[in-house]
Amino acid sequence: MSDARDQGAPGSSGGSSAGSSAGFGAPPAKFDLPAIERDVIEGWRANEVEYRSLHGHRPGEDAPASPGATGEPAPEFVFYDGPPFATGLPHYGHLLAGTIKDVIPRYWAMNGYRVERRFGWDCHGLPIESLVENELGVHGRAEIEALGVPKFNAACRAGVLRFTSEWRAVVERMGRWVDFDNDYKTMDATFMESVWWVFAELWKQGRIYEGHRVQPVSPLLGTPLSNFEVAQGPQETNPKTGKDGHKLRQDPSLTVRFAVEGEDNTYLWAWTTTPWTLPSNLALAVHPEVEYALIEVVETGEKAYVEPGRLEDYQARKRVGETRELRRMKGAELVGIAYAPLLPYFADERLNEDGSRRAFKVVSADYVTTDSGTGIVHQAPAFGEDDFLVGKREGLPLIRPMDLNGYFDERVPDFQGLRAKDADKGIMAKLKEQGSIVDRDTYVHPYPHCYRTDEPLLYMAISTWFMKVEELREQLAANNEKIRWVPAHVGDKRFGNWLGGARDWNLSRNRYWGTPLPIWRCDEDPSDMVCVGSIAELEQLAGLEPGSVTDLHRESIDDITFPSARTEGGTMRRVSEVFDCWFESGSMPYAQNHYPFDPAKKDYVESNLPANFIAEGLDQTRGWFYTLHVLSTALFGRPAFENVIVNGLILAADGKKMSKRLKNYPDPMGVVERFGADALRAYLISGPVVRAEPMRFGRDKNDTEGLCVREMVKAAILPLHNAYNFLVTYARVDGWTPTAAVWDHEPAADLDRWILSRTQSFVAGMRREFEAYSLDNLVPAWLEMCDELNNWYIRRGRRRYWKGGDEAGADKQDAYATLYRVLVTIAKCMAPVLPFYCEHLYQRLVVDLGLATGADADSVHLQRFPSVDEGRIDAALERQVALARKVVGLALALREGERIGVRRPLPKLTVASRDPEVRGAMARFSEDIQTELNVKAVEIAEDDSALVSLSAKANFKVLGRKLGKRMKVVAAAIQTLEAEALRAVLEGGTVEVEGETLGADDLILRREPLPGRVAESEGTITVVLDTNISAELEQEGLARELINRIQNRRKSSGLEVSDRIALTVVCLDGGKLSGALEREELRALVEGETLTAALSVEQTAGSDAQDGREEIDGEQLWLRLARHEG
RNA sequence: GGGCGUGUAGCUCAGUCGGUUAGAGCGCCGCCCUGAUAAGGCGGAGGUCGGAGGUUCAAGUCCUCCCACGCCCA
Repeated sequence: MSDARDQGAPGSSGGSSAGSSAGFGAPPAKFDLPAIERDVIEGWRANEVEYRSLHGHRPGEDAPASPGATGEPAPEFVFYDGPPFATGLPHYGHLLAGTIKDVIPRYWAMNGYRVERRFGWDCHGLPIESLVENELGVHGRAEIEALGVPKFNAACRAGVLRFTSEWRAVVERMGRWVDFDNDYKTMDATFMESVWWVFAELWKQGRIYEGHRVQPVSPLLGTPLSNFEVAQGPQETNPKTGKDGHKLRQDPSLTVRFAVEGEDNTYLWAWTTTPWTLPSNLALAVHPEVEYALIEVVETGEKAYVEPGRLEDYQARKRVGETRELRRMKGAELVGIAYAPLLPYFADERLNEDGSRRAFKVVSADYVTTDSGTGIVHQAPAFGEDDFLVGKREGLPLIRPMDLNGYFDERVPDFQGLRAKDADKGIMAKLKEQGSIVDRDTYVHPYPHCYRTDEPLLYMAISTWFMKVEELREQLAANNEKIRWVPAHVGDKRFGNWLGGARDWNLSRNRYWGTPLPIWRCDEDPSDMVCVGSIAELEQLAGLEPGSVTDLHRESIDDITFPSARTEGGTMRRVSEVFDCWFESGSMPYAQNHYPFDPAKKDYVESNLPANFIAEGLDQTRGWFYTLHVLSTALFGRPAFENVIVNGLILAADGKKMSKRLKNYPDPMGVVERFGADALRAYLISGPVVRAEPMRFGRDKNDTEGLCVREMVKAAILPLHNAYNFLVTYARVDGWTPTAAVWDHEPAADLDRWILSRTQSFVAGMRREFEAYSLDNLVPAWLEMCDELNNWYIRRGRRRYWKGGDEAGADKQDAYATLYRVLVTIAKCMAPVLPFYCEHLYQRLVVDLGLATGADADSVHLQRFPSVDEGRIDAALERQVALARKVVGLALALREGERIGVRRPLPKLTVASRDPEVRGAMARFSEDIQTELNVKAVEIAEDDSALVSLSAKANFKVLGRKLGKRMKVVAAAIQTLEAEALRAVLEGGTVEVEGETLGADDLILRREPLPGRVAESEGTITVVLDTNISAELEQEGLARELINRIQNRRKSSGLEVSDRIALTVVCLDGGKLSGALEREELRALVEGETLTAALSVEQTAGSDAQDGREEIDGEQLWLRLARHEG
């Protein structure tokens, strides 16, 4: 920024350059938004503007009591930033969320609130672990532990922040103000200690328990995989469905007979594709509503239960011979049937202690289908999610005779040491030998495979730690009621439903780089456990020096042990798991402030929960939104946030996901440097994507360059720049300089009073939108305002600014003062959305002129958001101007229809309306209408009966309620009503139709212009254009055509706006133009409009000269012009 | 398979409590205006309102089913 601005900035005295101001600087010749933005960033840096917005004071100073110096501390507006992973570069989704996270805090900061905005980094978890696994070439538990957790974690720590500087650069360039210096990282010891505190609180509340969960396991790696890793497994297109999915796999399709106890030669036929789980079979499942049959195989006499539709399939494949149906029953009737264990290993589990049946029985399960198999499904609770849940419900034991590498253990001696899939053959052979196999086939299906080893995954129950959430459902729902969701349906439906069905949260992971679970367990007695809630507590338990534990990662604390206080001779060792990283991000409100350990921030945390505002993508419904909500509800009984904006996903222009490989989207920073960050911000928040709906980033399918953003420059920023340019151009010519007094100006002209009113309405509208957190209307509201400013206020007022210096009266002062005020107000209003251009505008309009007085006056972002001056709003005036613009539009359409250009003056426009407000508006703005339309007179009439024919239609909305079924008859009759009857209604009378008495409100009148006139009707307004062009008017039209040609030449020959010229017009002898220029008043008109100081008109009989040649109405003429000196 | 959302002009989207000529912006075509404007104005072409049923005097709007797409869950 320039020196002039720097002078005005420091210190609170301000305005030091006021006296020396020489008025506006010259506007740039070229509009280059990215260049302006870079300049603005420089200014923000030089003046520490961002720091002051974030902290409420300059670096090194104490926090002031308040900007207003009233002694009260500034109120807090609390914002929580959801931490991204720094292992990738920011994409459009981040830029969108970042923009939302910037716009709202800027608004509240401009309203006098202190808005702390700390950036956060999510450092733990699989993204970085996977990266490091690849970089180090180690995969799975065995390899990582062979390498050593210290080395592995050191690599994670070293690599996780690799892109932070890139992030910071992008965020800054986008104009997002957020505190990177005072950021939080989930791997900081302080953060992790708070996570421990959170967990210990839950432990004290009795909300933590150890349980099991079925998870996919990669047997070679010996580790459970996350959904993320499963999704990264090999993919293949399914030839049957044509869709991509897991790689296909051929598995055995085995149908096995289970002998029903107490029924001779009777079996349950059950189906499985995983023979290796049959040793662990503990039940058979049927669907309670499905009909089953007891059949007899004619050839063998074997009786079996099976679903009849499925039986047909077996018979069609000739796997089962002829059968006879004995009986039919619902699945529910089969429930409880006991059968003999298929294999002997767990036969002891048959009965409960009280002698009731425990396992090897038929159970009911809704997930059973009749798509494949027999309709009866083998259950091994430790090896499938569905089986597990059924087993839990039925009280079946959880038996998993296999380690994480998939080797059978000693409990299945026949197959001990064999790996799961390798045992399939042996198991089938054994079953065949004992006559248990009904059918054996193969089955090809998509199946998840390991992303590293390509092996099929095994699903098995694994011990994990849970937080009880189900019992919190009511409180969660009650707290959700206190949150304003944008859009509302995400909260009511999506999030609400999710809370209603919330399951206990599995919050541990069998991983390495994360916050370790602070549970120490006795090696002698697994039920003897201690949950450690702080570093100090750990040091004390382990007898370590206070301060000796400085890091909480596994490599630092896994070796810390201490004797059990409860179990003689027992040693307490930490359990191996780490936290789900969602637990960490959900702890962020406390952990970012090292709660409750940092005494300086304890109150701050407690009094700032819930946050006023957060914003993230729709995918966080079950992620961060949920974990924040669960933890704050459990810990404090409060929601974690009051207002949340949920954004949708950004897709590429072609509607597909953005893909680096396909290159179907432009580089974000390339777009910013080409078109500007303000434009990108405005584009991003202008659609339904700020209401959780997906957005296509592009103007059309083929827009891979971000042309959509260029359009936003044209629509939202250039017009503002043009308005500024206009003001400055003429102010410089006139030597007009703003002073603080412009704000007290009471302009006389309707035009000024109108735009000031319109501006206040705009401010009020913007405030409403900001405070409703509905961002998608901000830019459209601005575009409307922009249209009013440029295409009416400035267009209509243009001549007021270029009156010569001696004519400069009060009206000109009013015009400048008003336009100036409007622009400064807009700069403040739009600053949250367009932080760069609005700052630029404010600097040029206010700071450069030394009008920035008081502390923090050197940036628009440290200013107060304009408050609404209700007294300035004149709703009637705004309506009247809208009516005037409406009439102008109608009349321009008539001119278009008649092919009469606006340069050609017409004698008269008639506006007829019965509505007194319309007539009032016409009278008030007749001069504007006249000049805008180039008509010599505007005639206003009340009676339009000579101009239009009247017809009527039923007012369905009004009559429908009254008439109900009679509506149709009456509506038809109304259409046949004669004009005379309708005129009577217009006069306040009524009309009888089909026995109904109807008044004006029951009808909608339509006006059709009568033929023979150039007329148009809309609503109650009829406009008629008189197109009789007299000889005088034709000559005036020619003069205006001539002016147009001269102006174009002035412009193209590089003359300044204020230059006076010497002009020679050579026209055809005896031509029409020649005739026109014989009229003194038309010559004066030409001279005045074109600043011609010396006009000479020459006649010619004709010429071939090309130089200066023009044509008007097919008649040639030649122009010569030069700057007139002196 | 379930939950939620979306489907309206070539594209991006409005469309109120159900009310009868379904709108805007961009793009295209034509015309016009312009000494602030890189703009602007007017007009035109362009719509089975995803489909099918239903409720109703009346459905883009409400209900049911179906189709497509997206997110999440399974």
